[in-house]
Amino acid sequence: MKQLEELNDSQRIAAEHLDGPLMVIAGAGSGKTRVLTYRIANLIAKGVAPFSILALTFTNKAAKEMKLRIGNLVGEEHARNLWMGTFHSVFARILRVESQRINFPSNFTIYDTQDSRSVIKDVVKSLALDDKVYKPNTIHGRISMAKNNLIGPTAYAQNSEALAEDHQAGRPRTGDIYAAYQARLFRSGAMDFDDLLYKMNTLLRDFPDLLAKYQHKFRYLLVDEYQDTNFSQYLIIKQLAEGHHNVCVVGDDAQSIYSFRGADISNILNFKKDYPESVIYKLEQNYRSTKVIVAAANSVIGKNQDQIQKTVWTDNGEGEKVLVHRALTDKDEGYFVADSIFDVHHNKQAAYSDFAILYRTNSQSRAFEEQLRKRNLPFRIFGGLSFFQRKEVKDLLAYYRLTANSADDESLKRIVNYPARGIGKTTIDRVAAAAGTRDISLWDVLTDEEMRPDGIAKGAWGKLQDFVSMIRSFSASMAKQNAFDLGQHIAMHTGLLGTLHRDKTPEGVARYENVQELLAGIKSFSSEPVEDDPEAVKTLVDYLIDVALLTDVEQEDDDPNKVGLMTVHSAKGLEFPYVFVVGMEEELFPSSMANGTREELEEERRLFYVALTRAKKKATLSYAVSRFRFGKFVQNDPSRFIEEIDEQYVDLPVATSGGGASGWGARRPAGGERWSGGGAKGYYKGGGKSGAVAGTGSRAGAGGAAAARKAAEKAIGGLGGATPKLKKVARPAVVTETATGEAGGIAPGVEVVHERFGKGKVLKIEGDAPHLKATVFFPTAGQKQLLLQYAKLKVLA
DNA sequence: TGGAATGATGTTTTT
DNA sequence: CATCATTCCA
Repeated sequence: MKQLEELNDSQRIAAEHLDGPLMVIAGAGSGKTRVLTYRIANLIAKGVAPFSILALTFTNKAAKEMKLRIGNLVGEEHARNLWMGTFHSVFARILRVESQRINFPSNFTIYDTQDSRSVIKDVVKSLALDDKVYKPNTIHGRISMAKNNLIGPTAYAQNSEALAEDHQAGRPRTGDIYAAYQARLFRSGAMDFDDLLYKMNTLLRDFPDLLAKYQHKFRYLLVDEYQDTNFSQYLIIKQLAEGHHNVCVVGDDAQSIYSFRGADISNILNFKKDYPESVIYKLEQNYRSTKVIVAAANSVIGKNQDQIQKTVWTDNGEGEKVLVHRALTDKDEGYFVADSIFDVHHNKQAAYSDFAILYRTNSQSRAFEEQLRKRNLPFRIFGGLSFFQRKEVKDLLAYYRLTANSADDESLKRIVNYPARGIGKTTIDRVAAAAGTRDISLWDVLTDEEMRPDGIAKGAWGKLQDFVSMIRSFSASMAKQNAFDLGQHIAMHTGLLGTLHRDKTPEGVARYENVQELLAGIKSFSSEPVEDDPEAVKTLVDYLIDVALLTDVEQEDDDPNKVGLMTVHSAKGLEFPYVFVVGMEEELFPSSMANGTREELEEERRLFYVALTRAKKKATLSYAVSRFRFGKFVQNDPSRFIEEIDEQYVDLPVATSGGGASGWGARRPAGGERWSGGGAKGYYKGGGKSGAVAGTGSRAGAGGAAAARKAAEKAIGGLGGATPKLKKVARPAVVTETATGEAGGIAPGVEVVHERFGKGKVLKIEGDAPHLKATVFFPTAGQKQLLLQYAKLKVLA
């Protein structure tokens, strides 16, 4: 294939490798996607049938783009037949075909995290356990970890390590919950995300003919981001590759950032052991970033102990130093970033899409949204509360899911009384109880008069029957009607659309629009032709298969020229000329959840490495001295990662001193100890901060701090001056009362503006310092009682 | 039964 | 501060 000439030597050698196991260790920006793309194209050019190539990527979007590029190289008609997608989507597709083997319907429902938690919660309740002890979140994490390591409920009950851990944690019945949870999923014809991988393993383990079939089918395997595979994924690959050993994995240990979901670096480290005959190539030349960015990133990642030795270098220009900006508050940080983007956009003719704002946690996006909006800079938030997780969207999808799979209890419970049809909680509880004792689905109870639980009155039962026949009428046309026609019909016929339309509050209008957007999405889905059969109709079932594993990042946007806002995690694999890594503070990045052990800290460091290496031209880091978080102002030191960058590549902010009562100023508390001794975890010490109340229990801080605090309290009318709640936290938060002045002028007779209710007049103020309550009259919304603590009231001049 | 009001609780990252 | 769950009232 002559296009191989477009590659550099090491890229080309890797791409030309045909048979036998191959591992490519690819530094950031070294063109690993290119290698994958060209290698696949080359295989096809050499006569390998596209349908015998399986390529697993990290996101569906990556797969889509790669397919497109391969299509450009060897023709779209070939690329189309490739097996390409995420582990989850590819194996979900196979599971749909083979599901009878494990007694699942082919249209099984895929439960998302919310669904899973809800089931767990229910199970915990039915086992008469305390959900304060058995928190759905925690339990789900345990179950997920077990599944990722292919430990089923039975094995779990015999796993001494797991049992010991659960016992230690005071949750000895975790295994029982796991077993009951699986039983419930089975009963509902549902699989959770982890099941998609787990059950694929089950198929390959229990059905030799299937193993042989897929080993034979997939003659060439390619895995992108191999460093982020977990055991479950690893084993699928290993088994499929058994016969022919034509497996090519690509990855970068320095970018392994998913250990929280079971990713195991040892998969990449042990590749040579699994395939002794394997060839390993390293791609070390970076084509993406400036010399400064590459060097800065290298200096940071060098602090990690666990890594495969490699030297990433670049021929690109020197570039600007990494700029570090110190903002006073998160709001200022937002202002700074928006301002910088505005500036560069105008002065350097950069497109909006040339900018990305990367943060550690989704909740940080808000400050940037606001500031970007103010400057009229178009932006798009990736991830976060995904479109598909919105209540109204999930509601409509629940109707679709139930229509497709009537055993889906979660969906049934969700919508049986939405919109309201007079079916109350008591009624549903009784139905659920009856289903539980017989181990059948709720639907099975509803569709059998014999099953009618005692205590359900004729009236309620009648309403349930109406519901059943409505769903049945939908199901009847599911197989033949196209997705949009039926989808629209359901949205209207159930009354869901009407209910939302009647709600004229801003939120209600937004919800209505979201549902319309969902329908629009279904419409465009319906209008695409079915791959091999242009005559066939795209049904709602087809849509559901697609939509369950779609993420926000993958949703197309009508106008791609927008500033991107996303977490560092979701930025993996992407690149932007200008990157802002924000919230560079201790406790946030590195996260307070993850600096207990060296391993965890190293993962945070790799995450930072990923963030930095997204930048092509310029990287800017910013931190806020004080951040509004959790309803309070919290103060943290600049992230240690800033210091870890070799200083010759950084442009640090000028250290100003002074700065009001609090005396922030020093960029960092003078040298000193970051960690107090003591426990294994080590608690962070407040360092030299005055004006801050450090620690959970401390009442007033010492000396000057007390005075400063008093002054601050006075300035804000005593608001927020409450003694911090005594609450057990792993690491004491540092709380600062800043004088926002917002409460100052609020008094009876004053005109104020509320975010939601608009303009209003304060009638009276009552209550004590922390819980001041204002009675305000709003012409538009009537008289309201508002807690000044929470309500954002602005005084009208 | 439905809805509003009040209270508890929670925040890492994602398929 | 936001979301959720529970509670309380019509």
